[in-house]
Amino acid sequence: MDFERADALNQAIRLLSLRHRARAAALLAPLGLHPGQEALLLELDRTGPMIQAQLSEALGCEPPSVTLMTRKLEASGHIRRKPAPSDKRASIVELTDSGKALADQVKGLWCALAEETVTGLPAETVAELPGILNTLTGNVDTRRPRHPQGHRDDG
Amino acid sequence: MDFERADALNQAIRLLSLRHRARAAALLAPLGLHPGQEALLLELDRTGPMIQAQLSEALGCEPPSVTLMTRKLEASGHIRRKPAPSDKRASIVELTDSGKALADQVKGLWCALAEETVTGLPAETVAELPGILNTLTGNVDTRRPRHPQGHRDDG
DNA sequence: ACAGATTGGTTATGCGCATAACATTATCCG
DNA sequence: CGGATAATGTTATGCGCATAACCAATCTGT
Repeated sequence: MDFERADALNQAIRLLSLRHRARAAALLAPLGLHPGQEALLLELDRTGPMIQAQLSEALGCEPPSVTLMTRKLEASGHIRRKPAPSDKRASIVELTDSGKALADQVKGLWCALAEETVTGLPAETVAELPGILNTLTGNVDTRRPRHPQGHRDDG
Repeated sequence: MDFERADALNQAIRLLSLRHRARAAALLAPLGLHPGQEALLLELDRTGPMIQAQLSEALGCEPPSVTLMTRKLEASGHIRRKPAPSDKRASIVELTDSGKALADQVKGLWCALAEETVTGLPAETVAELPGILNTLTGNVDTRRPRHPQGHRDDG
């Protein structure tokens, strides 16, 4: 691929990251949340109590990041940690009542953000978008075992 | 939009950001660069010497971020700052020879990253991708003047 | 010409994310 | 059983990014 096209793509991804995150930050600020924290709340709301290692996997970020994020959300009273009964190393993380209420508010913002994000795109493109983005993500994901699809011989 | 679809989209954008950045970090590390710095080098390579305010605009990040990034790239010898002749406040930033050499190396990596990223997508989707992503970015961009399509009361 | 607003840049601080080094507990296996 | 290995989590540190507060220089209007 020539550099111009490559740069257009990489730059577009970088800018989308920055702007989408900034917009999320603006929406979440009134709730006292920073971008990234909402993902943790939504994951707990969706899946229920879980240990940090599972959170790390679900959120796609490293254990030390989870340690710090959970610490801050615990300090602000939205989540709670308790020792896992069958594993003295692990901490089970769960939403508090305030955390559940907050997650519900986040859901509303999330819908608004998604609608705002895809404004002006044809419906069929919108329908395909998550799949396309997930393909891109899978292609550069070094955490997950890359599924061996016919393609091979990658340096 | 229902929450599931909204979450799928927002989550997909978040994950793409994380993984694409992580992959970029892995590719740039051998050059001694951190993700984000390559954008600054490429912009200087493309446009030539410019002041920090222009860099801030081009990179889509805030002036304090530019201050810190330029300071580090200057410390590592890849860029140089000199006072602007006609404005005693401004600093003109330009690539050093080592910075130019580095930018060329980054171009190669950038092509490889873009190809890797779009692996498995049909060519026509790849062709549309930058446009689609830029539309998404524009939709959530609070920095740029939002083009006035219809009037509505923003609370 | 001068006061006020605007622009360019920096410092201080905080968050999300990363890696490296480490302690603790679980598990695997000879 | 016991020692090696793996898994869970934390601390330390560093970068990119943000906002808030601030200084210095430029521009504007009267």
